[in-house]
Amino acid sequence: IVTYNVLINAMCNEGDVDEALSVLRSLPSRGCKTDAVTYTPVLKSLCGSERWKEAEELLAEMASNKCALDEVTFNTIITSLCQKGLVDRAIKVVDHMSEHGCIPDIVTYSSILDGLSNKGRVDDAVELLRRLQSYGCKPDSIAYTTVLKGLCSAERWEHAEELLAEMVRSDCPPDEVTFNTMIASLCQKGLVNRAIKVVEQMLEHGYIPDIITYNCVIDGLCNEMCIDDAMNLLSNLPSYGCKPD
RNA sequence: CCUUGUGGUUU
Repeated sequence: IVTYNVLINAMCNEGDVDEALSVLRSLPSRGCKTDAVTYTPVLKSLCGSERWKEAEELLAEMASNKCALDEVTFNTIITSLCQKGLVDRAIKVVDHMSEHGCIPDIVTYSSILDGLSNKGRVDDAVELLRRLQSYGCKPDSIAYTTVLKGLCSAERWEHAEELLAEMVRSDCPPDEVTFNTMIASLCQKGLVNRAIKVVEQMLEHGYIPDIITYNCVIDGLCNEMCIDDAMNLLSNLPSYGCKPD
């Protein structure tokens, strides 16, 4: 079954869900008993292409095969729903986890935070972040960064800076993704000078700006009609140890 | 820690 699970996952990652489904269908005749790992990648692919009905049928099939849903399966579905903007539906799924003996974890909540942030419901995201402790989850850098992105999208820079400062104070310090998130948002909103200050902060924290960092700044410079600066930065990338992509 | 599935950054 592990062999077939690897195969099914690979097919899903290549975009061949239907091929994966046909392998899944063939498993009983090969004497293999499917498990949650078999179904999860297929569910992820189906949800990713918004084939919700088939996903639900597959979930029903799992139930009838007495194949228990686990945390990863739930998190996969919840993440897909959030990525498709269906965060309220995702929250309902979270509420059903305990019936299956599953406890929402930091991955579950990070997905919800992302869904809320992307819907512009950043105040709800902040509130959920604050409640994580009482749900038995310790916020980590990913959870913070997700909410930070929501604040940046809403151009609530002061609040975003506060959250960043809070991360530094607490025991989940910002990482390269956190800094890149802030830099990307500032550059997108035409605040390249402010973004460059964050690049300096990034260096102070021991993180080396990477190609994503520079792509954001170059893009921001171009949008501000500073093509010469952008060209300069681009030609200096190799000297910063970065290969343009 | 040791065969497979889940969360945050640019285009």
